[in-house]
Amino acid sequence: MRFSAICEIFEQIASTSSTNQKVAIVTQFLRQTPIDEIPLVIQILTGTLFSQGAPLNIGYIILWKIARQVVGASENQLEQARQAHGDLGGAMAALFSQRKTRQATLFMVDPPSLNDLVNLYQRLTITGSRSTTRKKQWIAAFLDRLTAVEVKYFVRLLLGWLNIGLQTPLVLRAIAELTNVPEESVRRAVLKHPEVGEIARIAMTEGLNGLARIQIRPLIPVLPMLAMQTDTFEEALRDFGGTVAAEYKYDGIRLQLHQDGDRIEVFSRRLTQLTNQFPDLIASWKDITREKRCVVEGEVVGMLGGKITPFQVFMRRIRTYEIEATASDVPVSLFLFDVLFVGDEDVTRLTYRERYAILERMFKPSEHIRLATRIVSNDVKELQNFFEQAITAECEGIMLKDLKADYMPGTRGTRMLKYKKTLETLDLILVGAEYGEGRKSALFSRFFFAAWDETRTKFTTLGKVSTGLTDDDNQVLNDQIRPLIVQEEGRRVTVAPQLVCEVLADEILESPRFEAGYALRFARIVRIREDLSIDDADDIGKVKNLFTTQRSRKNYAQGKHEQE
DNA sequence: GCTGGCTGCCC
DNA sequence: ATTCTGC
DNA sequence: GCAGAATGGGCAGCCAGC
Repeated sequence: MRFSAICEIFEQIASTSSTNQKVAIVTQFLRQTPIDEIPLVIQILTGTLFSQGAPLNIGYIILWKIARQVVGASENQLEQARQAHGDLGGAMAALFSQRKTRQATLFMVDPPSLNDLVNLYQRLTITGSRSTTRKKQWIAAFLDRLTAVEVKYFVRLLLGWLNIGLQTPLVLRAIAELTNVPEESVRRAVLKHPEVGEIARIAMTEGLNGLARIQIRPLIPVLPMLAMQTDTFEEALRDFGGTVAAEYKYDGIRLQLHQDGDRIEVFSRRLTQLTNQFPDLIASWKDITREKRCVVEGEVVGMLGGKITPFQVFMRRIRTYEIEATASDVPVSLFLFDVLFVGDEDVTRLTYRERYAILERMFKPSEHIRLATRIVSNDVKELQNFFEQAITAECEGIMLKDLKADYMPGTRGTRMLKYKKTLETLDLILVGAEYGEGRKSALFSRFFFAAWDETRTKFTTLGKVSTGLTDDDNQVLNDQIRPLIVQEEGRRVTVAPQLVCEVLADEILESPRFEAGYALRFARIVRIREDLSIDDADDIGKVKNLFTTQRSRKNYAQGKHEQE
């Protein structure tokens, strides 16, 4: 199949905002796709062709350099095109089609096929000295064979970002429609075996029976169930029927541990195999398990002197070299909270109450692997206390779980909720901005903020914030920024310090990058403070103070922050 | 051989 | 990770 | 309520370039 055939479909999908219509287009296209090409076509439709398997190590910046060279554009020209056309792929396509010489030769070149893409991908996974240089050349050469539309989607595929309003969930819907199988069955199959193309092939050749055959199996990673946020305990109690299980929400990484006899593997939330990183956990599980085959799930954190370490300290454990040395520097504990498979049985359709009862019996807790701290409660006050206890124990907050819920992998559903700590808000000075991507490409959508230094005579930067504003407020802020621009460099502008925004964060981090020496974790803009002048903005003293006391209970606001 | 830029992956 | 928006 | 888009800090590891 020609790449251009898929590009046409991409264009059609991008041109409608109706999800039903997008699904219909995909369904129709899959219907006329030869069965043996289905897995590959699906990988391309979901935009994951280059982002599954070996990493390319080619990102936005390298692609930008290739783009400049291939289309022969200056930094400014390319940035102008990017702002006008949304993204790098769109910009390149636009600049490409302006070049008449190329168009004249187009018909003489053999049109690239899907297999050409696969072959290129294989070559692009090389590593080693001069590899980036060679990859750049191959990409440039391939771009030269493409039409403008193909350029757009090829570049987007390289970046793993199609931006056409279509991702895996809608493709699954299309597979269900095409094969006349309930969407739920397709979805459950994918979660247990996350290769959409393979699932599609099975659905098409074997239908529902084929899909039903796909079960959770130890050593094959499963997409974990995700939680939504809540501001109130009442919501959880109401939604979950008056009683909830509450567990500490540890600040580490989500881990699923698979055991099949002597073989043990662990995987991250996005299914990266992390077995080599945690020899200590593997050894511990061998000692304490009472099962032959199982899949259990929990959160690993760093532990020093009986205390949970900050996330940054723990992250040193995720490495390839010097694992033994780091393992003794930063010991870890795994706090288990769920079980998906045990003995010979997929237990995801059991209730959480039932699964937990199984989990409790599966192993003998050790120092390194034990159950997450947990209560079952029907009382807001009790949950509040439990939350505060969690914060004191260096956790991010608590999880609230429906005891009656089954385990629905991969979905961010209503089966569990998270209730997290946030800090007091900061009033910060806007000192810079950056143009965005996609639908925000012609707008400032990332904002640099600073606080006063201790003397309140200079400001010091604390990082970039981009989320939180509604489109309307974003427009307002853009209008206020324009007349204040003092300098422009590529996509970035420096802004005369005059505007103040209220910014919320979950945590203050010590930062090697920012002038202030601190940065904000999960920062978001709460509102524009038109009522404040920069003299009213906070200083670094407050940030420092929040940093040193952030684990104590005085400095966090609960749920929605209160308006003044 | 070292440093800084870049990527990918955790949150 | 968080947040907003449109279906 | 779901799905999609647009965006954050920081760590390790690798490669380019000096």
